Amino acid sequence: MPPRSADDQFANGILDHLLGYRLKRAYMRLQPAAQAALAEEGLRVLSFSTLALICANPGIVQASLAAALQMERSNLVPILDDLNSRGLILRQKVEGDRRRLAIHATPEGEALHRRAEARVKYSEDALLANLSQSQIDALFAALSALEAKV
Amino acid sequence: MPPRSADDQFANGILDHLLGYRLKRAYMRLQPAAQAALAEEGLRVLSFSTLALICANPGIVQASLAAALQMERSNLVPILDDLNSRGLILRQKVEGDRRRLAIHATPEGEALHRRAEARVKYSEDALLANLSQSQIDALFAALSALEAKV
DNA sequence: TATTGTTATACTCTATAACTATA
DNA sequence: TATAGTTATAGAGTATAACAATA
Repeated sequence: MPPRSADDQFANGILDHLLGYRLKRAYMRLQPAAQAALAEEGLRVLSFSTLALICANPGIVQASLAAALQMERSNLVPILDDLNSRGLILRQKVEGDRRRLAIHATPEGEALHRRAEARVKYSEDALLANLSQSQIDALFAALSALEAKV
Repeated sequence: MPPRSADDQFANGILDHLLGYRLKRAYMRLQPAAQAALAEEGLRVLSFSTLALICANPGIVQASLAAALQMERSNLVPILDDLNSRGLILRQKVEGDRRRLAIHATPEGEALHRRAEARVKYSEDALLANLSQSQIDALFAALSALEAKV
């Protein structure tokens, strides 16, 4: 048996039957396209998600935003600093609790969000072309069931 | 309207309809469980995947293994160094092309792989308890379609 | 020239601890 | 004392360039 070369086929073994591995690989298929689409608007995937959540929840406070994004408060700071310095969001002290900062998107932030959203959706749709609508529905339903509280 | 507190509910907006975001979140639900299960065998998720592919493809060469794992050759080196130093794999020069190293799992590596696989599968099954078998089948089928060559 | 394994390096994302100001 | 935002830092994972050995 000759040694394998880099373009040989290989067996995935058990990995094909592990959902975690399959989810990661599927994500790795979609992610570069989203990244490229968002780069055209000067956003990273993470700053896009952040902006999207701010637009969907005007006045959200940083701690809640971090929880919604499932990330640490501390890691959110530089992302908001960037969005803020680009005039896409505003941080304002909450009256009655001056520890907290309520975040709002500016009109420019809202507009950028709409453009970025359209680009990501377009790039995803291209990759979903292989799937039937019922397959897509089943996929989202299964992901919802997975994410549902255990 | 009072400011939101950290345990308030929030709207995901468009993100709920973006597959990339949903895949990542589902993955983030499974990953910590797999990580904890593998830690009991002294493996990381990435070293487990590497060992699994070596077991499924005895004699695979490093460049092919990196391609199978969808990672850079250079990033594979420290992972193999670790598996090798623990006596789980062997690297042997390929006769006829002395640039290449064929990787084999040792009996200890095979045994560890089997134990680790059982642990990961068990941890995944707990999280899949919410889903019916047909939902699971549909999920894997949709992921295969997503991964299929475009 | 091109490829394999390797080293070095940098960048992103993530995780933790500790600080400040407020409560 | 507890919480919100912040800073600093360290750890993974990932990506690129360049090198020595070999083809």
